[in-house]
Amino acid sequence: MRIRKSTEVRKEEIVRAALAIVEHNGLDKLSINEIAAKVEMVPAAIYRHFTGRDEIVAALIEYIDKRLRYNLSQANTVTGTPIAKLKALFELHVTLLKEEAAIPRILYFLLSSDRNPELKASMLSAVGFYVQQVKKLLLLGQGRGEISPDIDATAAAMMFLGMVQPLAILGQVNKEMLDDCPQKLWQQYQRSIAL
Amino acid sequence: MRIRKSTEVRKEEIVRAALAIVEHNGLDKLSINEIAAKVEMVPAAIYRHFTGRDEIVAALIEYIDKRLRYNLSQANTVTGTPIAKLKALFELHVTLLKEEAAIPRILYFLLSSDRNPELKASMLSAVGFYVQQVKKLLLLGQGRGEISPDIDATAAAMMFLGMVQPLAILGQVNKEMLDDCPQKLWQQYQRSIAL
DNA sequence: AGTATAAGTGAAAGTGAATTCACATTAATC
DNA sequence: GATTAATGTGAATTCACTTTCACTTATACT
Repeated sequence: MRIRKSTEVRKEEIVRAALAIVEHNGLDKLSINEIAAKVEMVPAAIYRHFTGRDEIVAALIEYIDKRLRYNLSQANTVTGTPIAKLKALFELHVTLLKEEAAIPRILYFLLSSDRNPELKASMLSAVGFYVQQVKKLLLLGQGRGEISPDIDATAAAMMFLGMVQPLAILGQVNKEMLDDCPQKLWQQYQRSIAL
Repeated sequence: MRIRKSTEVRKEEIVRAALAIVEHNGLDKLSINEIAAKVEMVPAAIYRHFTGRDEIVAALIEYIDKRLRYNLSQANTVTGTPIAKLKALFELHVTLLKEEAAIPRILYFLLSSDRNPELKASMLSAVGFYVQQVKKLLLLGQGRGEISPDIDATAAAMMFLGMVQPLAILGQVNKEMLDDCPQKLWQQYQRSIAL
């Protein structure tokens, strides 16, 4: 037994370790053993801070939710039209995916599985909230006559989400794709909602 | 031991059973035991037809690839502009996702995991091929002056893929979303590539 | 009909991972 | 400085799988 840290510190360490492991191996290979190794504890010690594996995954979801909400709030502080805010949000999102590659993996895994319906539901709810906020921005833009009234805000909000997903997928093959594509995608998205 | 069937028949049965299980429980809960139960065999009997679990997953990937390529060929037989072909492909894709809900689950799971890099690679390659073909159609449309030369064909092809993914995700919550949204999404996509 | 081969079975071994628990030790509190 | 609550440890347990193997038996072929 070397060092001893408070549960708050350990919880953060464990979450960070889990994110790193998921980034490299995927959520299905996220094991208590690996986490323990990474934070230099014995597996049993993890249970002093979390009741079990699922609670760790729940913490990961909460982390994602926090980051998404933070981006939303940042984008909203941007001065300018709703379109400018959307663009800022898009850029923040791309940055987030780049620096936290574990996020899409967690998202995809949870949505492709029914092992734990509660975890899946809370992940879906986080995504749902994000899409709703995007939709609000779009409606605002339509109200101000900056976005075509012909488009359906719900569909456009989903498309906003869809725009970044292929990046996460195919970005696994070409890393440089993550530098080049985003601007082009945004240009095209803007065309699709323009007057 | 009741009935006895040829390996060709069993292989199909096993793949179908696996698809059904994945649709309900996700790929991570796809076990030899469950498959065996569904095809009314003892788990060990599965190994007469597949060398192991991974070979079954490989068969699932091949099945997905087959369906995607079939859709591509169908869309190409449509008479009319490249845009008409793309629209046909989009509709075929939506139909496919509706009747084979296991597909996005398999896709997402494999792309979010590194458990078996070979399986992941072959899934990525199937998706990559699909996107390439979409890109070809887009370039064709640009060549004929039916699609804006300003857009980037690669980005537009990725966006085509992205357009349907949120459907697969959020369609899990609202089933009726799968009826309503597709047309709206297509309208918007068409705007984004229009002259 | 007789035989070879493919398909099915039951039991058992092997694996990897989550979790529990009795015990040890550190850090904070009085 | 003694007490206690929180944190860390090693060993053992449990569990759900996958996979192997020696064996049966149905089916196709001659």
